[in-house]
Amino acid sequence: MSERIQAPRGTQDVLPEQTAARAALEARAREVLESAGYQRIETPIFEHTELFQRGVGESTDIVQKEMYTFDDAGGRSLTLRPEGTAAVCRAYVEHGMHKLAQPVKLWYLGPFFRYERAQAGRYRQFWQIGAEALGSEDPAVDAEAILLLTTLLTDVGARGITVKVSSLGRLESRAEYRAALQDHLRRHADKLSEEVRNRIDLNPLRAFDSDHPGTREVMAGAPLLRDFLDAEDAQHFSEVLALLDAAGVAYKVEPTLVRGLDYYVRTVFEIHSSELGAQSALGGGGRYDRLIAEIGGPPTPGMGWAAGIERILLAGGAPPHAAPPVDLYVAGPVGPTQFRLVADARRAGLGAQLDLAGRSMKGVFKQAARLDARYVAWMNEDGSWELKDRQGGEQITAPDADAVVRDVLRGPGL
RNA sequence: GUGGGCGUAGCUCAGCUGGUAGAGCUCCUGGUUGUGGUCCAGGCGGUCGGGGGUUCGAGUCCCCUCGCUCACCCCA
Repeated sequence: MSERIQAPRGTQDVLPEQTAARAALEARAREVLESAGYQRIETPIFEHTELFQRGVGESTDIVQKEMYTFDDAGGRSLTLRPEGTAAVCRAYVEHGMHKLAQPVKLWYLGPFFRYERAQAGRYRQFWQIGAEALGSEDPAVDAEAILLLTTLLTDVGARGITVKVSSLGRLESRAEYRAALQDHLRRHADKLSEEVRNRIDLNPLRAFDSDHPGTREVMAGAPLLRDFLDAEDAQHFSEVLALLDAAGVAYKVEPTLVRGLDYYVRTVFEIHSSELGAQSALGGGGRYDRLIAEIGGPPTPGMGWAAGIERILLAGGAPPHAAPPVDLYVAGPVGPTQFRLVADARRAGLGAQLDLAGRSMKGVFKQAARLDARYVAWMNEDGSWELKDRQGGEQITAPDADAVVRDVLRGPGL
C-alpha cells in the first residue's frame, strides 16, 4: 500500500460522473460570454516566471509563496500559471491586439496552479473560467463584467450568491488611504488584538474583519477608502453602480473588500456563495489599468474576472445532463460478425455497444439494463440473430446482422 | 508553513478493556423469475497507510513517518 502512487496533494481526478457537469458548465460559459462578444483565447500552461513577478506583483502571496517555479533544460525559469490575467495581457501585447477595435474581449477556461495547503474548495491544480476586456476605461465595461459573471453563476444554478463590490481608487488615493489607516491603527495600537497589530504594515485592511472587541471599537472610527477617492474615481464608481442597478444586479458595496493581487485599481468585486466552507469566493476580479504597461505594452486599461469551476460545482452549479442513449447492446463472444454489427450500427447513427466481458446471458441482460439499452441482440448457432426490444418485450429472429441494424433503425416496436 | 480530526476489502463502515480480520453495497457465477433491474446461494477482493518498539501474541498500546481532510494566512 505504501508504494501505491496517489494523485499529488491538492490535485484530483475528474471522474466520468463529474465530467458531464463540467462540460455543461463550460457550454453555458461559452454561451453567456460569446453572446456578449467575448472570444476564446488559450495561453500556455506555463510562462516565464518574470511575467507573474511583474504582472501579479512581488508583494503578493501568489508570487511570494504560491508559485510552481522550475528551470527547464535550457536554464529558463518558468512558472505554472497561477492566474490568467497576466498571460492574457502578455498575449494582447505580443500579438499587437491594441491595433484591433477596442476593447478586445477575451475569455478562457483551463487549469491553474498554486502551491498552497488544500482545503474545501481550494486545490493546487484548479480550473478557472475567466474573461478580460482590454482597451476601455468605460464604467460600462466594469458593470458588464460583473453582470456576465453573475448571469453565468445564476444560470448554472449556483446557490446562496452574494455580489460584493468596491472601488480601490487609483494608486495615489489608495496609497494615501493606506497611510491614513495605518496611522489610525498605530494611534490605537494598545486596543488592538495582537494579530491585527502585527499586520499594520503588511495588511492593515484586514483589521476590518476582526471579531476582537477592542479592534472593532477602533475600526468603527477608522477612515474609509471611499472618502479618499478623488472626484474622477468616485464618479467612475457611482456610474458602475448605477449600471448594475439598471441591469437588476443585486450587490453589496463592501468598502473593505481586499484583493490579493497588486494590479487592481478602481472597481473590484467578488462573488461568494453561502454553500461553501471557509473559501467562499466563487469568483472575483477588477480593473487593472496599469498592468499592460507594466509588462511592456502600451498603456492600456483592462477589466476582468475569474471564477473557480470546482467552487461553482460545490455551490450547486451542476447542470443536469443526460447520458447518450444506447440503442443496441450486442452479446458476445465477440467475433468478426459482432464487431462488424456494432460498427455498422454506429455508422447508421445508432448508439451501439459490445459485451466485452464475456458475460453469461443473464449478465448481458443485467448490463443492458444498467446501460438502459433499448435493444439486445445475440447470434444463434446457425448464424441468424435474435433481437429483443427491452421496452416492449417483443423478440424477433433476423436472418443476419444487416437485418438487425435495419430492424433497430425501423424501431421502436419490432 | 502551523493546528485539529481521520487512515481496516473498489465504496460505506464494524472490530469491546491486545488473542491472530468481518458486514453491507458493487462486480462475477449458478439457481429462481417470461432470456434483464426481484429473491436465494456461492465466488473475486485486505501483508488492517508505512517503519520501529512493548508483548508469548498488536488492527487494537507507545514512538516516528507518510497520506487524506478541515481550519488559519490568502483567496478561485
